[in-house]
Amino acid sequence: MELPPTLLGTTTFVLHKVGVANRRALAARLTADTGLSLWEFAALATLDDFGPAAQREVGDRLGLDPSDMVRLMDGLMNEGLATRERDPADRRRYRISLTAAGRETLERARAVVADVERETLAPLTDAERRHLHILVTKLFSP
Amino acid sequence: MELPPTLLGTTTFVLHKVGVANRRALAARLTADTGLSLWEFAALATLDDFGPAAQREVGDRLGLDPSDMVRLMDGLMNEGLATRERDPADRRRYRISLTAAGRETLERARAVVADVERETLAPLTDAERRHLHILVTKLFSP
DNA sequence: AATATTAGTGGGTAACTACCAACTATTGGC
DNA sequence: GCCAATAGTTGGTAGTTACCCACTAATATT
Repeated sequence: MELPPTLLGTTTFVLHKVGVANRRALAARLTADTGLSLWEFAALATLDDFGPAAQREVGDRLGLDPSDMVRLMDGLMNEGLATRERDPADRRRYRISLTAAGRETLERARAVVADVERETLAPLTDAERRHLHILVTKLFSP
Repeated sequence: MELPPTLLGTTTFVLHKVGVANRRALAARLTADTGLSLWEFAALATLDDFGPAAQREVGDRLGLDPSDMVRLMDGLMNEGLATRERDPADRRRYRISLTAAGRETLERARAVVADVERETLAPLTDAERRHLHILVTKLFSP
């Protein structure tokens, strides 16, 4: 029982299917092994890559609505992965920082991500994986 | 305002973003130019590629729930793109066939798809597009 | 003949994503 | 000092996707 050639021949179709399947696999393993959602992982990674930042800055970077950002950060706070202090220079803003636990959880999450990618990209050789990454990066315009 | 390197370095992340963006672009142009949804296009393509079939067969092929298939087919029927006749050999089944209008709409849709892919894959050379298609096809296990 | 299975239907839901409007507290521009 | 803009918050909605259950009509199994 095969899919129609018309769809298999459409790059967008196959690309989307693979993207969704891989993301789903990643999300499942991430929550199972670290308790993080994909967005939580993204937020932790943002804080680690760029250092402490205002809540809105993280949201803007990830393309997340401010209101959704609040709820996401609430989660990180009461799991003790990040702290929320008022920026003394501008008391409207927060200064969100990773805690030690946050950094440690992020490291475990990075390992899980690498692990899952090894699995989902298993049909490709190392050179092909690198090439795929370059190709999709060229297509990616945020 | 850039995305964190951790995410940009994750193939799954970029792949998913590109997949969703491309699919969204395709869906928008398809409905604008032909009135078809992506699933309707997929169903028409299935019928054209494999010939007349039972409703369930099309649904199985596309991985669509039978109940959703009914609603999708209802749409194709009352737009005159397909016909629904009982299979005389097994009167539980339908025999879904493309109408002339259905075939004609499908051809226009194929042109739109090719057109949109030219746009969304514009950052790649022809060789790169072919390679990308091969790579994602290797990753695609339905 | 009785029972199980299959094709198609109708109705409904749960999760997720992505929004939007309205509000408070604070700051910056004039 | 006054007004506009910004950071964060709360509450809510719309669309999509992917289901599930209960039902009928017809066929297959035994």
